[in-house]
Parts: sequence; structure tokens; C-alpha cells
Amino acid sequence: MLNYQAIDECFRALAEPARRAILERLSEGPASVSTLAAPFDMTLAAVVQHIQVLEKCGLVRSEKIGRSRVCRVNPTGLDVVSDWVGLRRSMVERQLDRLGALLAEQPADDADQPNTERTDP
Amino acid sequence: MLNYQAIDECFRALAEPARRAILERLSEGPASVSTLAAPFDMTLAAVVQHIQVLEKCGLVRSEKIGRSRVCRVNPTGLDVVSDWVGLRRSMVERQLDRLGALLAEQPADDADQPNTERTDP
DNA sequence: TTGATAGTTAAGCATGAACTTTAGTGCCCT
DNA sequence: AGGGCACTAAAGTTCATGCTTAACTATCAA
Repeated sequence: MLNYQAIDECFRALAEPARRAILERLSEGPASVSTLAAPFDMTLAAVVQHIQVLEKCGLVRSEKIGRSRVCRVNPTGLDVVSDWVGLRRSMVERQLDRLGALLAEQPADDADQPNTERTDP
Repeated sequence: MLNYQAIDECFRALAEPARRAILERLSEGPASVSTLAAPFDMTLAAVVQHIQVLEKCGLVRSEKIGRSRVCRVNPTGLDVVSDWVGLRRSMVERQLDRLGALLAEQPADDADQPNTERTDP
């Protein structure tokens, strides 16, 4: 399994609407800190803190140019969360396939209660 | 854009390691509340609360059978987050493509500083 | 140099969320 | 019936974190 810490930090970062909004804005193109802050009803300092969170977990990269900082998305930053979600989805799919196979095998019982799987009660 | 509330609830739910662990366990197959609680160093009540969060945002479904509750993943539950992540990734890709095209067009300037894009400073 | 711009950092507050404890409810088994 | 099991609900506690204010640094422009 991939670095647990990284997954945790990414999901934590994405839990905040403001940080997702920043990421949405940045996925349209690079922007300075104050440009990113503009649409928000919060202090510049608060936005800076959000950016720092995004940067610490690798979702965003930035470089200081003159007195302004240009932020951009890290193109591979979302990979961890994408991988996690993808793995879950494929496992669930496999689960449903197994269930379907079992139902096709023995179409005897009540079809509305697919309790053919072990449930460890 | 898809329901903003749903996206928010899903990402919030996934921010908690315990809830991700529950989802991981459930993507292997259905399980009862106490089965889900077993590996955790926390009260059954706490786990119940986590399950309620997961259920409220549509990541998990459950049904009461006798005195136990059987939980299973909602196969389409992760779609919202998957879609959000996918959209970001495709936008970033498009962004990189545009940048590449611009660089190919005018290979004049310093190649290490791809500031050909507008940055609204 | 002076002033304004752009961001950074630290400290403190205040809300929310995770967890516990406690006290139930309903179901199953003997 | 009655004891125990599986869960639920409510209330309280504690701790994290998102936000603010305030003070500070570095850069640009006149």
C-alpha cells in the first residue's frame, strides 16, 4: 500500500471547501496568492494558510517571483486520492461480480435478499 | 456542476482515517456494525457515529436484520468524488497541453521559466 | 528614501467534530 | 419470562483547526 500519511494529508486537505475551491481555480491556470484570495470572504492570511496546507501535502507547488508568489497545481498531486478511490471502486465491482455469479448459480432462494455472501454477524 | 452539498459531505466523510478504514473493509464485502468496530480501539458507539456519517452522505447503505445491522458500500457512492478528481485532472492536463503548444510555438525565451501563461499578478 | 504592495508569521480565539459515558430499545435464546 | 446481545441516542468533554488580528519582511515604484 502507498504511503498512508500522504493519503491522510490529501484527504484532510480536500475536506475543506475553500481548499477545494483554490484547487479548482488553480486547475484553470497558475495564480498569485492574492488572486486566489480575491473571491473569498476571508483574510489573506487565512488563504495563505490554506495554500500552505495544500503545498505540504503535495497538491500545489509554488515559487516566489519578486514580491508575489505564483501557485500552480502539482499535476501528479491528486494521484494518491485518485488511486485510493479507484481501488475501492474496482473492489466493489469485483464484489458485485462475485455476487452476480452466485445468484446465477443458484436462482433458488428469495431474490430480494442477496444474503448469499458471508456477513460475519 | 453537481450538487455542491454532496461533494462537501463526501470529502468531509473521507477525511477521517477511521471512516476510510471502514469503507476499505466494506469494499471487501458486507459486515455488521460490531464486525466493523472490532479492529478499532474505540467504542462501538463511536463507530456507529462514523457509519451514520458515511450513510448520510451516501457512501454506505445498511439494513437492520434482526438485532444486527448489515452495512455495505453504495457502489455509486464514490462517484461524486471520483468525478471531481477526474475533472481536476483533465483540466490540469489540458493546461499542460496548452503550455506545451505555446512553448513549441516560440522556443525563444528561457525554457526553465515557463511564464508564458497569464498569471494575473 | 519613502510609501505602497504582497506576502509571512505568530498568537489567540471559537467553533465543530470525535470520542466517551450512560442509559436506553428491541431482538434472540433458553 | 428473562437474561444477554447488538445496537442506538443523548449529553458531556476534549482537542483540532479555521479564522482573525497584529506585527514583520521583502520588493517595487516614484
